[in-house]
Amino acid sequence: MTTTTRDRLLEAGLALLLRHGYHDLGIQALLKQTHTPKGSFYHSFASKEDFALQVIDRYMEEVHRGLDASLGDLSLTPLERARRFFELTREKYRQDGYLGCMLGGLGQELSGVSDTFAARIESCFGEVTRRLATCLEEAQQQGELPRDADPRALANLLLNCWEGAALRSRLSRDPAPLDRMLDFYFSAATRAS
Amino acid sequence: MTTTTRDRLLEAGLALLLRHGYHDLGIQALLKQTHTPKGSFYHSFASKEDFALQVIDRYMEEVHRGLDASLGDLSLTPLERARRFFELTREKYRQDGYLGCMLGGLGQELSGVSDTFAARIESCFGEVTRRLATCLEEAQQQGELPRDADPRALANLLLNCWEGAALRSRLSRDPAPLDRMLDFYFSAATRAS
DNA sequence: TCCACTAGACCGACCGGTCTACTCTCAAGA
DNA sequence: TCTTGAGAGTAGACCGGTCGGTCTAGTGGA
Repeated sequence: MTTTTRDRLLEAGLALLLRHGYHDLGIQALLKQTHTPKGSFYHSFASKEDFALQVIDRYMEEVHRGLDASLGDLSLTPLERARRFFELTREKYRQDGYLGCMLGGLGQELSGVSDTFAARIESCFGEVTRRLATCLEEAQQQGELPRDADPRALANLLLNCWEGAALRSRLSRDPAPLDRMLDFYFSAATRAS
Repeated sequence: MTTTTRDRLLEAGLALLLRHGYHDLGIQALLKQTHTPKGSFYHSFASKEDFALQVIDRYMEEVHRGLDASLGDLSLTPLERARRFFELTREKYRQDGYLGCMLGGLGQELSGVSDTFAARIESCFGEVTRRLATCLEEAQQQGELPRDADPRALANLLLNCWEGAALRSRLSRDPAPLDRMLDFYFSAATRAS
């Protein structure tokens, strides 16, 4: 099949980039693990960088599916929907062994050295905060958030703090920082802007 | 001199590891930049890993100096002291070009792949939160924080959220996330546990 | 005289990437 | 229906360069 090899590589790339990061992931290791010859890799991808960028795209598809599932759940209040998204994400982290967020990992590793990756990852964060912000706006309209709150700022805050908690969770392979952060944020945000 | 070469290498290591991370930093590049022959490097350091760990030690010396200067400033209230530490840190980030925190960077890059680095960096975070926690305890005793607050948990929260903001700041080379996070945290923490 | 330190040639391994040869699949044309 | 040829995809040997690390020789101060 046309897509099978490519898909297999991208799928393996998700797990390998999450654990190893970019520079510690060798093409050869990826190929060996997926029983793929080099020709197939460079038939599908222009370079290692191109590959990693496409893995990020695939990662973002997952993220948006998570956002669809949580923010779209109208049986919850807007604030509950936002929180649900991160609880879903935490569950995904659990399945991965609490290795945190791939965007955070690659962002830290590469943003000092590659404008391409820095811009791409920053724009991914932008996508997420934009969707969270509209959810928080709705929360504000329904009185879950104070009138003088700034939903966009709050959405950025939420995601950034989450990333910090995810790093700490990755360091200790422990979900506790994630939950603590959510508790703190949601009890704080409802009180004041 | 005995220490000069070693110091020069560690000093350069601080800047290079912050920007490039671990795997993208080549020994050769470090040596070329510092006009050091290889023999001198391996005379002072057992390996690249040993070098990086010693750079982390040096980084932590700076951090503790920052903590001394801010938490020890008795002209401020305890909560102001805690905030001051992060404002000092933000100033340091500015001088570096907003590349964020080296511990966060190396933690993300290496903790999936090296238990040594994961443990070391987690313990560095532990040192910082411990000192912050005693400061927050004092704040609590003086009534700056609610009676039912948990200073240790709040200290961890503070540092974790800061790391998230630092990542975002690194991605966009922009200090705004840092300030937003401090404003949010300190206005929230004083209100409730 | 001794030893910390400098100096850099050298090592095997591995890096990302290229190249050529080959194997299929499938559509076009007789 | 059979032949054939184009192109997608497979296969892996091979490339120059760089990696972290070793080794030996030399230097300079105590």
